[in-house]
Amino acid sequence: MAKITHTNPRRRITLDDIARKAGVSKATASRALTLPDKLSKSTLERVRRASKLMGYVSHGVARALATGKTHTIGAVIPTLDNAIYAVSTGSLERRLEQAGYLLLVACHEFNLHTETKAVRAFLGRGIDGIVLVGLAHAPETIRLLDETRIPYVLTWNIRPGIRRPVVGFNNRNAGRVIAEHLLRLGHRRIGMIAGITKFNDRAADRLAGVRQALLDAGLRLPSELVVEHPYSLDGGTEGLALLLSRQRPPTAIICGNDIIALGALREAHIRNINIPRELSVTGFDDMPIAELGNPPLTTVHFPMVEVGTHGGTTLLRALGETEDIPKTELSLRLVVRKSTGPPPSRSKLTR
Amino acid sequence: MAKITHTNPRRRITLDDIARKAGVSKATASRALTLPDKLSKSTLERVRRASKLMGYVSHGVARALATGKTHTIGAVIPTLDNAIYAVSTGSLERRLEQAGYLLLVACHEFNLHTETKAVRAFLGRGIDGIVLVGLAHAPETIRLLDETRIPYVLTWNIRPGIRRPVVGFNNRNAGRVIAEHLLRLGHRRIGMIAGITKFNDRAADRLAGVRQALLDAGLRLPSELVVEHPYSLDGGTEGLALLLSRQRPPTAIICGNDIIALGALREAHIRNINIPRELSVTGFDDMPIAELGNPPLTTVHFPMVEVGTHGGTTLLRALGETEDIPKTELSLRLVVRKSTGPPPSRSKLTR
DNA sequence: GTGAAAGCGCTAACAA
DNA sequence: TTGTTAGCGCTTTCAC
Repeated sequence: MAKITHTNPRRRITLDDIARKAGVSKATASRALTLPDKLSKSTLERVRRASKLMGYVSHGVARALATGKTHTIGAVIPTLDNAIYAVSTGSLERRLEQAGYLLLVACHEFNLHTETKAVRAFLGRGIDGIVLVGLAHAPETIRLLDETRIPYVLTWNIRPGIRRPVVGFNNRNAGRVIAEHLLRLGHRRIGMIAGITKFNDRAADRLAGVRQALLDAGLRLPSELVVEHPYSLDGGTEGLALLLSRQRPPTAIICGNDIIALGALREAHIRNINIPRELSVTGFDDMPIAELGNPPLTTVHFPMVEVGTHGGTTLLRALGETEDIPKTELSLRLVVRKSTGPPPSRSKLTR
Repeated sequence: MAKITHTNPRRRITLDDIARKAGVSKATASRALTLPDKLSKSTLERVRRASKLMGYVSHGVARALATGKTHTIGAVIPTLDNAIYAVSTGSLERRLEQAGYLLLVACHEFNLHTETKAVRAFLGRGIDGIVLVGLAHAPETIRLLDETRIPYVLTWNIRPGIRRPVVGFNNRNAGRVIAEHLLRLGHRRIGMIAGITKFNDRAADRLAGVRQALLDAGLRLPSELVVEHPYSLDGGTEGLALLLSRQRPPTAIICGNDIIALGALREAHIRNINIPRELSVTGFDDMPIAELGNPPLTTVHFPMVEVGTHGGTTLLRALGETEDIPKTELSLRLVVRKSTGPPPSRSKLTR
């Protein structure tokens, strides 16, 4: 009689299976995978062989339920459409995967309510830690963070006196540094194409820093010389057009980031405005793409903490994963780009 | 005697808790959250109230263990440093979160072995579906996909006859279209700055398409006119330098993507080469940043399936989440950028 | 319509 | 060093 071979219905291989195969208890099989040193060489070897033979993969969900740890970190970022967040999220991912953690990503698209929802979803999913962007969050978000006592880190901005785990740089100071640079070049009428500051404390702080620097110099940042635009080429284009349409246009324009600056440079080119002879333009960030600026923008170094892992190292430390964390990663540099500055000129800007 | 109020050690609120509070069984409480229609209005209301009152959040891990579904999708992409992958991952995330799914992201940095590792990690974590980039994968990866029968989708490339779930466009045809465009303009000596084709079937197919178009026209793509460089400005810069250093340089250069094209344009500008009079340059993709090209590139529409959700819709359908999937999302357009073409000229390129 | 009880696959005391 | 025994918090038959 011919034997009928059924393709067995691909049942999941469990610890019980390999335990049985290896002739040990389930507990021992479990230990073989998590605490190998606690086992005798021979049993360890037997379990390993069985597990390899049967193609066993540990059931992470079950393990998570038993241990309370998912080895998963959640990051809620504004958007992946902005290269700066994409790149920093990538660096975070690299750091985490090194340490055996997986990264959940959610984007709130500059909506604080969406951010709260994402945090809640993460929490429900039992993540071990959470990364947020910026200092300003919905009260509900903060409450969730505090009540659940989940390890977390706020990124991309710091302010003196902040009592929470933060990583990044002081956007306010950075804004100030740029403004002071322009003042030193002799500019007295300075404008700014800021990012949208609503729900974005980084953008707001950069603006605040610029404003403060001018005040400290006995000058003002008049409201007609401040516009807020999205971080896009068109944002820069439209921003420049607006500022140049003022009665008394500025002699220097501080842009909220490099993309805006590139858009502004493009528009200036179209309008036949010579940069930097007739107008100074500064960028922000260190996007490689900024090299396309014409003329190229000059740079100033500005210290930034842990941009290389985007908070990953801080988080891992909080999770007790200290041993394999190289300390050297803890400090890197952000570059603030600026156009070489000319003294301000009367100019044909008002045309 | 004064009562001493202990801050209770923040034990997790479980279903048992709200069941007790609502005076029902755990099973009923569970139903209230997942099958509300199966309950009487009054009990449903009671459970809901209790759960709100105690601030209950369902334990996703436990639910996942019980149901076998995590409501999590894993995406393994090459890198978040390339804007094109960042943006498509963002669109995937948006689509998934709409449907109540979370997105795990891993980057393999163009290493097929790393990709396999990531897939395995995802599988262990019990993800419900998986998104990969490209058609070419390690045999081990394919085996995992097939053996576990996990719903998956391959993105960013399609080829006729492929029997797997794919989403994207035909890179080979796209390459051909570009080459034919240049041939039509009269070019006979065409070069290419391709992306790194190792582990990247999209880059390889674009190159293959160009090669085929030339062959079909009775021409060749000589090996000295093909260079492979990373998708970066410098890649374009160096690529152009190399191609122009050939004995007989090309009259047109096809770039593997927009960033390379921008780098090439920048280098051409520095070398005082007039584009497109002396040299044609074409890009690929539709990066907004490509607007910075000087001269601006013209565009040709090329059909791409589901770029708007990057496979998310396909995956959700496989997962049975059909009801809320708008069919209109299923087809969008990719734009292939090309420089306006001049007839080829003798030129000063050989200088 | 609701409850009791049996798991999902794993880890972690506690014993031996 | 290894095994036994309880769970982790939820869903899901199967009775009632």
